[in-house]
Amino acid sequence: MTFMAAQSLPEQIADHIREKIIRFELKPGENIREAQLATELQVSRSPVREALKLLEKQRLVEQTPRKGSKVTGLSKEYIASLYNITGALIVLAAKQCAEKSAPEDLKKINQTVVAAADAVRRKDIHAYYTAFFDFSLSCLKAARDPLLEEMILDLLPSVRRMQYLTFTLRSESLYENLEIVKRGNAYLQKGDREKAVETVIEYIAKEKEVALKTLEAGLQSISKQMYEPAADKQTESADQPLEQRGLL
Amino acid sequence: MTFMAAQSLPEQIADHIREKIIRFELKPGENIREAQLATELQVSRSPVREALKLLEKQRLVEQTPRKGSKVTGLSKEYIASLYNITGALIVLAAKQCAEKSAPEDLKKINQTVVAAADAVRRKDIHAYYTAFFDFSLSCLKAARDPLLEEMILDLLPSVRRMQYLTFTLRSESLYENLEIVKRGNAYLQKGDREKAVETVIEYIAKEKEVALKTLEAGLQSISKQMYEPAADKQTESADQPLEQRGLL
DNA sequence: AAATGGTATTTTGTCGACAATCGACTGTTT
DNA sequence: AAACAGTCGATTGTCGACAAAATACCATTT
Repeated sequence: MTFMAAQSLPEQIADHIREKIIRFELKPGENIREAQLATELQVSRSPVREALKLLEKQRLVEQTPRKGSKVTGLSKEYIASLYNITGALIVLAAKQCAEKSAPEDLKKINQTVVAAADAVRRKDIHAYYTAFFDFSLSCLKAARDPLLEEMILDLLPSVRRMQYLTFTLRSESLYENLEIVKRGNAYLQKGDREKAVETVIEYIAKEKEVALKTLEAGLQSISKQMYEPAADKQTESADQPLEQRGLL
Repeated sequence: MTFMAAQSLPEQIADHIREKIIRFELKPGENIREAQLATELQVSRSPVREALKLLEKQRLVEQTPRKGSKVTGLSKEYIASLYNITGALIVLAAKQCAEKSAPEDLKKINQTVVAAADAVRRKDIHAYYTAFFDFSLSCLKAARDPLLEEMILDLLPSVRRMQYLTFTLRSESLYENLEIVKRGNAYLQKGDREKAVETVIEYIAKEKEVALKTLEAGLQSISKQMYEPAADKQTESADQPLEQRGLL
């Protein structure tokens, strides 16, 4: 048995807000008021502030001194960037995983793939996602690179927000998804690093496509203001006036 | 003229601590006490806490709930990881820079290279570093990817800490360094993306080598406790007992 | 002397109050 | 009516005090 340290109050608060952001209950670009959250959650502003800093590290909120926090906006460029970056890091992890994984790692990874296959057979979408998450995590662990692990884990919530958007599109292609995972795992178990990494690259490219397609076509009509709400009056007096706007 | 927003108090404090960490006045692994810093800087603990959160985002300090903050430790594995990750991101930036840079970007970049060459001719090391920094920043801007820019900029202080260590080794190879930059720039101006990116990869690999070599050989004897000081009593009760230790 | 248990001290976490800043509103002037 | 200045309300920033937790210390026991 391995014991978890109890979550601190700021972490719990961060969890709460994070979930709201991922589910678009807090919309991209929306302002976040500390006081409101504090009264809502029956705590003082201090832990809320800490929670927001945590979420900033995960790029789910953006803080501007003296102006407050807002939910990170979604734009085509931002999403492309997010997937490029996450992808580059995951590829790095995949390389190290393929290189350094011990027999017990491979065994663990294989188990998760079996579980995933089983979930698909039972058409249990939730179980599939759990298994897939375990699979990813096992690979990440096998890379034995704590810093890389942290950085990827930090970006994950932002990716999850996109996955929430693309959920309907994605759930149809579960089989396809599983096939890729199985193929990657096969290469990994066989010790064919090149092919394994290639498969990861292929997978990520696909994810990125789905995300961009969803944003462009699908949801634009459904709820336009969902991801470009604030329209922001652009009355910035200071500092790089144009460049930073991309991800608002 | 482009105006800068005045730095907030936490940012100023973060600057102060950051400099101390980079100069090894605060040693890797060393505990940071909020109260001490607060009295030292004549402020209350609140802005100090925010500053520490900022530094955590830059991976210069590690915070554990209820246990406080410590300066991120240096180990061979950690440094290798830092350079791998930063490298991967920079390569991404280089690709985008080579792809998307407009004529005015290229011109700006070229100017910085001229400045760098001039600095080397005058043997002005400081000017060279400024020019090189401008060069890097210009390339980064030319990539037009705010998220990527932020992530790289966040990692930069950690890299700078290493560069502080390797300064003596590095200053001898200024010419060599400049040559690579000139070569990369030439490819970039010519529009040869492949070669430009290759040059970046070569440069990063070299940096990583220097950093690792410095750590292994040179400074181990000079001031051993500089980067593995606390020896930590390993009396952790909870949570992944082994994995996380890599970067302490 | 080693291990255990309990107490004291130090350090981090949370709170409410106050100060400084920002943004919106309103009224004035041209 | 448009532009500007000044004022007011709302929001973030900073502070000092207190609560909770972790660590260090010491005594007691075996």
